[in-house]
Amino acid sequence: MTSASPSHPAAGPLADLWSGQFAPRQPLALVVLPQVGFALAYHPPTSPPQASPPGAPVTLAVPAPEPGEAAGLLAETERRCAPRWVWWSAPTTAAVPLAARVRLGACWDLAAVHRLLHGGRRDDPAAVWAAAAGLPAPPPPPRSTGIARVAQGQLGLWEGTGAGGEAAGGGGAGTSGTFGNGPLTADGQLDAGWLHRAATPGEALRRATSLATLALHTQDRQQAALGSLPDRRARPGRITLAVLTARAESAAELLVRELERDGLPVDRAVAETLLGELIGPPPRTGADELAARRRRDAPVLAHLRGPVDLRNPAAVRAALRTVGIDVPDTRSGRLEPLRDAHPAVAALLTWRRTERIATTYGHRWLDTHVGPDGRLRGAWHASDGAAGRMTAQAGLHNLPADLRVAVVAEPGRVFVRADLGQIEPRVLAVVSADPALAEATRADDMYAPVAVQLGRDRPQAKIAVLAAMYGQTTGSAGEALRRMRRAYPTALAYLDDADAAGRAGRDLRTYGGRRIRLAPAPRPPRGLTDPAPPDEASPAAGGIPETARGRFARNAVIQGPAAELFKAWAVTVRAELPALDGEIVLCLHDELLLQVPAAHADAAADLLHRSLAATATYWAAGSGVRFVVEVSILRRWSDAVH
DNA sequence: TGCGCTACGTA
DNA sequence: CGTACGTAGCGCAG
Repeated sequence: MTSASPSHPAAGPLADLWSGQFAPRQPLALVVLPQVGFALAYHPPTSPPQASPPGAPVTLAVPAPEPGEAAGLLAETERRCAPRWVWWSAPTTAAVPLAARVRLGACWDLAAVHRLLHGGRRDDPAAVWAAAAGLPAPPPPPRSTGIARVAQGQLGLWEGTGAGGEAAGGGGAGTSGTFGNGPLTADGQLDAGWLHRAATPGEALRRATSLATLALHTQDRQQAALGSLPDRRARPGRITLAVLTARAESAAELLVRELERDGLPVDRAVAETLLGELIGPPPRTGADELAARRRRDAPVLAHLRGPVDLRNPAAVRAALRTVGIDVPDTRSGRLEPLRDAHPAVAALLTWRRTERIATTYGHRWLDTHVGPDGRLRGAWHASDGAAGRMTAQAGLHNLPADLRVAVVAEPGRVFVRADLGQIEPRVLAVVSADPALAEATRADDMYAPVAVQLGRDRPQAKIAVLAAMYGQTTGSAGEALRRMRRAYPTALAYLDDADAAGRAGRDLRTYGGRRIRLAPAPRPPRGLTDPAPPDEASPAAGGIPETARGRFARNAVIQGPAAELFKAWAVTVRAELPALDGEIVLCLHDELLLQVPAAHADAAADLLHRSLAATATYWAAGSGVRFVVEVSILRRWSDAVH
């Protein structure tokens, strides 16, 4: 970094912000209009700080038609002000800095925080604003596709409807105390198409300042709502966990955009060799494809009579019956014990393994998802499903162990892998505040003290803990579970409460404040012209039996907070990695994979330990619960001992 | 073409 | 033991 940055020709509107007393991590709302510029809004500084209620937000309109120029100005603002960037959604707003590899440190993602607060999937700006303002949910945006949907729904693009000749003018500081004639309609709802209807770039930029102001107000309201959620850790002056979770979830949105951009290092040559050994060379033609299929099928068919479609489970079951193997279904778990009963079984099990590679993780997968730069890329969700876990496509989260030899660190670099140990029972100890279970977490292997407490061996103790957390139905752990209940009554009561809520269809909140929808979604009133409402019913609320909903809820209050802790840890690591020239290349529920220069491997390992300690200090404050992480330095992912 | 089912990969 | 998710092929309905 050079200390004397060149003065940007377009920095005029930003001069006051850059030179003023902008407190680090103070909210700074941002709306980006690609090829036009960006708009900012922030609360004016008060002197002395917090002496009076904040005045009307200050807004800035910054023309920057060149993408590099916008990114440069944002980078400089990041450097000088270190704000907490507030935006409607990361995919649209952060695209410009991400493309320019400008790293923004802290953010508040209104869409992500909205999903945290309210559950469900919908997070378009109109819905986010309505919830923050206490208004009824607006009609869903039209289910159009592509650019139009993004432009209308996410405020991220302005395509221009005029002749386009006018230069984006009108920069400069100003104040805007009202949204009158702005983005809000008469009933107070956000009109998502308002920005899009601007006639000129200058007008679009002016409208963007109103949307930035609205974003700032929305952030205020979200933060207030989160701050009022119950927090056992609360102390005067301590930020509540829900607010901290909102920050971490926001940063996680940025993290996954970086994961999408940068991908996971894969050695294509290693992968191709491996696939060649397992399934043969890449098929060039349809005939090739067919021949390869026949070649894979032949060893199994040799043990069976007549033509059998191995890809049809019913046909496989029938064929097995003719050789004396009678099974209710043909899953591998069912067939495994019968491996030696007939050679066809072993052949079929081997075929299944290979077939999985051939169909899902074969040459086509490699071509589709691994780029010329040797990076495996897929789409990520920072917070998905019932519990708010990260999810990833393109096989990033379910890569068969056989293929991990192809995940190789790039020249001069190494992987540093970190795995949280027994995260779910440790999380249970925190969220339930069970003192006896917290005591058990002092051990590296917490099942050992639990076994002592239950008077059972370790394997039985482990099954008892898992049975309690996930609601075992086929009761083989009966006695151990009864002892669990006696030894850890607080933890069990917490789980039983969640179970009951699930059965009754009552919504829950995770320890970090995420709303878990269990109640059947109310059907919004449908206007004549409205399209059909999207399916907002929670997966747990449908026609699923009560017992299953109980298990679902039991699991969600553990898996959810575990995901929250994991992400809080991950974004802490992310924040410090630039100093080591490192990057996070994979997040896998309780595992982080970093790639760093070999010379910084030990420092990265240390960072992983320190970050977990720092995160647990606030996350598990007062619980006495200990978290453990195993860290190893690897050349390839498969070197990990598992 | 879309959807449920079966199956299997990961945590 | 259970939960979560993503992917693919098949069979069926439209």
